[in-house]
Amino acid sequence: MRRKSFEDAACGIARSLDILGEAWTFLIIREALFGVFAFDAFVERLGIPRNTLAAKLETLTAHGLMSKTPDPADRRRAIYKLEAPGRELWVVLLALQQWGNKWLFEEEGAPSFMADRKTRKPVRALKAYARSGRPLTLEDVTMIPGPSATPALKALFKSLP
Amino acid sequence: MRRKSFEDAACGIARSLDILGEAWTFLIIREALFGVFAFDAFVERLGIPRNTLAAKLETLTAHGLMSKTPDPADRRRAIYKLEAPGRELWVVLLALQQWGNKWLFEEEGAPSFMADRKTRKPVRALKAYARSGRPLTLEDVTMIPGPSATPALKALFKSLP
DNA sequence: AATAATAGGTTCTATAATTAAACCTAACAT
DNA sequence: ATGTTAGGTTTAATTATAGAACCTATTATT
Repeated sequence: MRRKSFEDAACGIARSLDILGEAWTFLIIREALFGVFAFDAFVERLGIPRNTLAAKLETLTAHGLMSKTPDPADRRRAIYKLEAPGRELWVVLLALQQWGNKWLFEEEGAPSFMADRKTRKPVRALKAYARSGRPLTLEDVTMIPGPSATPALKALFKSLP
Repeated sequence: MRRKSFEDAACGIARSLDILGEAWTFLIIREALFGVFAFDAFVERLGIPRNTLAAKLETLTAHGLMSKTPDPADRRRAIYKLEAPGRELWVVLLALQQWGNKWLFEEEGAPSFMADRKTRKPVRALKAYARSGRPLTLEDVTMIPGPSATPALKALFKSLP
């Protein structure tokens, strides 16, 4: 059966995952962030099945994360490019990479890092800050309702510890 | 067919996604971060099928992101709790939420935010910094090989723009 | 001009995962 | 003793994924 849809979810996380909810999508964006733009390049670098790639690229363009334009120099080619929403996902990928590098490579050490292009030193571990500038840990954080919160959602948040 | 596995991938992002690669897993962790620990509570709050939940909880515990212990006060109950690797995913969820809240709620506004428990103001937008403290944009960042990078991977990074 | 090669897909079949609903069992409550 | 609850498992239908072969429009080669 089709996976349950989260596109109407009252939650930024859930809605994000409705678009990004499986592995390939993140990996496609990872490649695109670092310069891949051609269909076959995605296939070769990721080993993704062509039909799967076609489907993912279509939902990414449909949601505005990427654009698809024909290459003026070679009309066989399509140029897949990240748009602003897609590019801004780099922070999510950075967070994921830092987490994975920390927890998923025991003795071997991580194989790759995002790094400052100038100094070639790894990017600092992401940290969350309050508006005041105070660093926040998980324990300092709670969920609050936003403008479009339903009464049910507000009630839910009140029940949080 | 089973989705291609990324568990041996030479990439922190890919390995992360091998565990976290579909929507339910992130949502389960979201709930757990904010206090949910009982099987039926996950089912009710997420609307996730019971067998799917059982499967996801098993992989999460198998990978050490969560622990499962019987409730001493009621031995029917299992207590699912996040362990350190699972808890640290809150930064990833924060990044995802901030992205989704920004791009996926047009006029309506986002329904929920992570916020400072004290002031109830939203957490600051995550930002990446170089070791020096300089703020980094996507253009400032590149991929570099780590300790376990293969020669092929190093060659790949050299070809980056 | 004719032929081959390339880019970007689509189509086909198999296998596996997701779903919903019903069912099961041990432990607890009445 | 009987019923209820918690945490699952089982079953069946539907859908997505993988892998391979195929298609079409363009570009390159002879």
